[in-house]
Amino acid sequence: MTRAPGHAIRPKTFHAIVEAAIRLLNSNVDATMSEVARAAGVGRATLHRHFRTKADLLRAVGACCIEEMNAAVRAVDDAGMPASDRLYAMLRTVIPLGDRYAFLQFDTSGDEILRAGYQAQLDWTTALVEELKTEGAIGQDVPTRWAVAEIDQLIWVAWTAVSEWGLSPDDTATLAQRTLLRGLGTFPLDTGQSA
Amino acid sequence: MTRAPGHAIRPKTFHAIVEAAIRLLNSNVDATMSEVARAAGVGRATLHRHFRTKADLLRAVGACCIEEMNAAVRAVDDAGMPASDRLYAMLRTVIPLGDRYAFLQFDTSGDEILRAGYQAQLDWTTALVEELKTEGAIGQDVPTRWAVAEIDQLIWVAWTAVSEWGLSPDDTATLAQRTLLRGLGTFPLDTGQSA
DNA sequence: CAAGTATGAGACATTTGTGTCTCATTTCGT
DNA sequence: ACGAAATGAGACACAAATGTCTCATACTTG
Repeated sequence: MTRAPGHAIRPKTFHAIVEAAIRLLNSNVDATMSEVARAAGVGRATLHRHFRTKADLLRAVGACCIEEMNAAVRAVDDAGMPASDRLYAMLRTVIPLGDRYAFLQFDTSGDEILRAGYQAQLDWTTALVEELKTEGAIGQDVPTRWAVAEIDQLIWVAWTAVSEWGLSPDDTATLAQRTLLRGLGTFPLDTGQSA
Repeated sequence: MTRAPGHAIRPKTFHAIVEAAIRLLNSNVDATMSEVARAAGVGRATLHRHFRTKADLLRAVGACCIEEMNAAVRAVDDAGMPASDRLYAMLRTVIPLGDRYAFLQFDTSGDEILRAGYQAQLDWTTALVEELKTEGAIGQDVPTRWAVAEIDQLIWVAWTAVSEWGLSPDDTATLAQRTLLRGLGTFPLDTGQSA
């Protein structure tokens, strides 16, 4: 990214910086370069040596996180599965990762690379929604963008449920999927048990 | 709030500052005091005279907005109505107001007054959810907090739909209510018209 | 109209974060 | 172990934002 010629970075240093930045950014989006350096146990000069500006650091860390997240989804995704199962698999995978990636929500840099990574997520979700529509799990009358946006938001709600309310990732993913596809209402068809 | 003794504020000045702050904060959460003053057509000294610190300004503006929002909901709320109608009324009212109040989403001040105002909203929504549960519109098995959080988030999704995608507030509120209570899925009971 | 007072303009000190640079020290590869 | 190179510590310049203050001007009220 911003490699000075004659200044390679040691993997250990790089890792320490990125991990510290992620940890710090999730507790305070406005973390300073000094704070990141201190948290990484690294000199401020070293930090600036490898990420010349703060924008460079945020871009690198953000891109790294988005890529991780996309990779995690790809790892559990199987185009052969029913779309509703793919939805569940994605939710189950992504929800517990919120602790690590929550700061991405507040990115206002407008950086092109982050934008592209986020767009890749949206594209994936869009394709999934289209498939859910084909399967009849989502109504044809629902605007695809609407469904995509709701899925996106619900991930954060679910993450809150896990991290702050102590719900299990399994239960939460199930609840999220149910909420998305069938809403919060009772199920009149199931057994007639509901009022 | 931060009235110096012997320095009353002219209503026009106060109004100009608050409106400029709202407008500016919605396009950039990190707007500076100078920018607010300039946008308000007011001297920087005057701004500081009435809101000594930036925190004072944000608190005042935020509290003002939350109060406006709560008042708008109260104005269309009728405890005698069915809860699902009250939900719709709230959504229909709040969604178009997003342009004005979106910046509140990004408040990280942790201010007590804002916290209290936001809590009041949550309390209102919580009571509504309880009622929806009683009516059977929301399943007893759904955690109330979950429902409240989803309603909260969906308002922002809906606001995006109106402001960026050009959906009508009526359609969007209907879509939001349907999404909440019955999900994005097709309606097997309705008429069989859906695929 | 006249007095009182809110306002505008701008200077000022302070603080905080950023980014650069140097040099001694430590670490790593050969 | 030796030499190259990455690192740490700290000084430095710089920019931007905050908050204070003064004084002349414009407005409002009685």
